[in-house]
Amino acid sequence: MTPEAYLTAVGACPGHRVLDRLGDKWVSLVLKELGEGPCRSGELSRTLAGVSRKMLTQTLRGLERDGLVARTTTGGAPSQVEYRLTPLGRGLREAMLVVVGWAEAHIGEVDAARAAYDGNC
Amino acid sequence: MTPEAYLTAVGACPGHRVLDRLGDKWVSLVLKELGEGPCRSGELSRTLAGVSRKMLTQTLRGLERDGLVARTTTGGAPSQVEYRLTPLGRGLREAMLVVVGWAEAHIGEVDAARAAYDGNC
DNA sequence: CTGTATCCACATTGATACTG
DNA sequence: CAGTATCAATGTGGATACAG
Repeated sequence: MTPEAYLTAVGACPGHRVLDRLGDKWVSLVLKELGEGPCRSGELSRTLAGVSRKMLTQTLRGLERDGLVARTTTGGAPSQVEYRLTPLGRGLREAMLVVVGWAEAHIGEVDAARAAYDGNC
Repeated sequence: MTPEAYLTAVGACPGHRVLDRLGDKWVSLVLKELGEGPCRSGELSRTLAGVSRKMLTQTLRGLERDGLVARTTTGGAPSQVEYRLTPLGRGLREAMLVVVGWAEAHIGEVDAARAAYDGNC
């Protein structure tokens, strides 16, 4: 298929676009953290153990661009920046929590199925 | 961070694991298609315009392994294979539809925010 | 403290050709 | 028809060093 056709078929579907973003490595974790209250950049770095500064900034920029997260800088040196969810972001978080809830309730069945599948090799 | 620490913090979280899978390029589309009824492999190829045979098989294998999709072969030549959602898969599909619903309702706001952000460059 | 730029290793994906 | 194997291109994420 041509790249254009692919973009039309998949890239334009709202559901797919949003699921794709939620699947990004750090998006769900940022949403979870910010859901519990505004947070400074440094705090996020520490809480989301393992995220590099680059990816954290990149993730936050993407969410900010999509209107899901708001950024407030308390100018000065050393600079201070705070992130928090917008109403839109809180809405996405709620939807995400439905999936997370399903996951926590059924991950055992998934793992069992996986073990069974791998066993009957 | 060490790879192990990363795996512990992120890879083990049920919510993250499931969101990660839903973010896979073709998973959501397969779930959507199979949600409307069992389907042959060839039908899926045609409906999910743009998927390569390799990725389709790979996606279906993954879902099958997780107990979300069941595979039935009506042996013979030419061989026939049918895929359908398991009860577990239907449950995940329901959870996914919540996110998809949010996406369809709010994608306009996201696009507006994005346009505004890009405008104020 | 926060954010950016560069480089690099790795995973993901798709084209192609081939086997039951 | 269904699935597999291989190779090449691309994208993604992270380490590091640097700038405001």
